[in-house]
Amino acid sequence: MERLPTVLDVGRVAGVSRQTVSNVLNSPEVVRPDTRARVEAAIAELGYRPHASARRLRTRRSSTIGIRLDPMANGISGSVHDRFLHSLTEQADSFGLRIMLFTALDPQDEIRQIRRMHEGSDVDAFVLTSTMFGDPRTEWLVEHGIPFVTFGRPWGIDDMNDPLHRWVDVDGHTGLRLATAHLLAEGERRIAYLGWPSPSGTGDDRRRGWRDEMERASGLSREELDRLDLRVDDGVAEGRETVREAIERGSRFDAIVCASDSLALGALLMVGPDIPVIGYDNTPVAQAVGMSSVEQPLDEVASGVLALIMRPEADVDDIGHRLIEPRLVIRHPRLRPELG
Amino acid sequence: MERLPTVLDVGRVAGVSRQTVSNVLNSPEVVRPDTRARVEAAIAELGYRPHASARRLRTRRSSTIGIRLDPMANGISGSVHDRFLHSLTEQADSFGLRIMLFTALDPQDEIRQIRRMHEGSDVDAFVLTSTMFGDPRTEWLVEHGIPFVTFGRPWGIDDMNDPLHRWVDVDGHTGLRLATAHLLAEGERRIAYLGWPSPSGTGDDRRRGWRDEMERASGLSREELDRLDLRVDDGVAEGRETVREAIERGSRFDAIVCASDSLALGALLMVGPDIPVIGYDNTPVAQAVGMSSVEQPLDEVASGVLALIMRPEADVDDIGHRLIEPRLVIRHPRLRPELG
DNA sequence: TCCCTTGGTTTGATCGTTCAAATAGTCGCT
DNA sequence: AGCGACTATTTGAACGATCAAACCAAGGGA
Repeated sequence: MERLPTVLDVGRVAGVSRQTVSNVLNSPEVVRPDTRARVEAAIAELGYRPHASARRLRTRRSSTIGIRLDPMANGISGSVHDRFLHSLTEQADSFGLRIMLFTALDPQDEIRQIRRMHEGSDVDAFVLTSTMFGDPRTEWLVEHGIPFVTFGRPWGIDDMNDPLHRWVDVDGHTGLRLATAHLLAEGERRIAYLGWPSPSGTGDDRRRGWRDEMERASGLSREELDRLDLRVDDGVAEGRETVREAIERGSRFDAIVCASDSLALGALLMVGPDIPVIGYDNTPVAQAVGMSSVEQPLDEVASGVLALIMRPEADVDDIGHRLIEPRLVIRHPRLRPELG
Repeated sequence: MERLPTVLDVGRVAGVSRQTVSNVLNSPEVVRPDTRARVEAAIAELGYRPHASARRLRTRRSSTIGIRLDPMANGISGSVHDRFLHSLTEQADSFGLRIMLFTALDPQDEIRQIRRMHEGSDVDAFVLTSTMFGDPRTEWLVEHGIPFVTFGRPWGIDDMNDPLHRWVDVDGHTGLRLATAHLLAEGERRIAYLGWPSPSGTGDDRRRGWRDEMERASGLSREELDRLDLRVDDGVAEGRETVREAIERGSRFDAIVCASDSLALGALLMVGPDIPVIGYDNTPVAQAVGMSSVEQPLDEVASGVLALIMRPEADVDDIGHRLIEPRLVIRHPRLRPELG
């Protein structure tokens, strides 16, 4: 393998110094147009590419962002993370950024990994997912002055507007409000909510979306709504069993909105295609079985994350977060076997 | 942010030169044990981490491998790629490697991206997935002497043993043989195969697994087997319709083995839980609906890929590929709604 | 004419590491 | 004692880029 050309080689061909070549690349406006053209021609001729590591060594920044691969890739909802990652990677390029992966066993381990990568100057910003109450990772990052953006808002009391914590999130409250309103408009009245036990930042937010819309427009009493409020940990089997128990307890409902596609699939397997079920995340599973779902616009989330990462620290005028509106995808399931 | 410690700082504390510190890190065996201990103490005391970019600049290698994120068009089966990526990332660490992502629109674009990353010395080896007949990517990589390993064997005639093309793959033939044999052992006889149209390297390999086992042990005639050999492009709806048409044509079968979980889910939605259906990939969907499936041991694939990447070029003794045995996961689906 | 500005370009130094060659220090052998 | 062989460690140089400061013309104003 022959030696790759350097700024020096390009300069030699264009008849300028190495620094001028560097300027053409990094601040073209300071170079006279005709010189610039000559240099660009030389770059094209030699097929020159700046050496990323050399640049990083000098500038002390890597233009690389780290993101942890979600460990629970095996669950249905893993696909949200994957699709987000895809959007992020796709768009990172246009911001001049690269994505580097890592894995971690738990939040403490994640902090250790982040520290390692940061100190090796491999990565200069991080994207965190799955934020939780009093997240130790964000505290640590703020404390150490390492830039980061989270997908998922901080769930502490005052944290939402903390300028040191930049975040992008999808408005789950609106998502469930939309789903519920759609069903009400279709004439359903007793709409159940199948979600996760409290406290759960994301989950409670989604529940409130359902509850607010129901209180506004369903005409059901608070007691009735309480009975339609089903709670269980995430999972297909869990969703199925919880709905079964509710039915056996004598609950009746016209439709179900859910905190996740896993729960929704469980519900759908239980009640069949005649009772509308709306999931959350619009995963491949929802597509596959033709189930309605609330879709998170992950492209928008990704571009929001990247924009916040690139934003200079000093820019205090702009708010440090983006709350993105989800969108309802309506489908008509045909789950019941149609044989014979 | 204060300046991070360098080899020089460590050397100062330990009372040795920078090179000795470097030696402790890279070839500890050349350093006298007591000196080594002193240096290691100093490293720990200062919390020193080598600066990755500086090292890369000097050594002219990045210890980073690039992998393209699959376009998410493939729906359900996308999770295979994701789980593979996860295993790869997890294990890369222990090989001292890092994973960098990129996306591309098509093989030509992928080559362009690879070229860019390689010339920037960002990445020094690539992992390719979804190999195809006469893959332009592998040809290009071989031609340019860029190290790579594919997940998926090369499908050309003589390519399987080409020492320049290192690969890891899962033995789909065995996978379908296992699935078919299991069903035969359970007493099923008329076992259909639902797969993709020929030519398809992976698909044809899997079909032969089914066919070989059926010819060996089912006692059915070739003509009967031909009628049980269903072919359609991947997809849930496609699988469902193909099975429906077969039934309407008068075909009868006791069980179905499939080339993918998407097809299998379609089949399952058509025939219901009383006819066994076995998918391929053991995706989250299969888990969710309780469908049997052939599982690819992605951890083994990942470690095989990494081992081959690390292997020095000269090592011609060892074969340049690994063929890994899949494993059958049996489940009992409960797809039919049990309401009422 | 002389000095000061301004825009464009070049030169010297540096980022943190490792390679290659040079330098001490030890030992054994004649 | 003197020499070569060997081991452990140090020194000089380089990897390829950018920062900061210096340089050089060309103009403009006094």
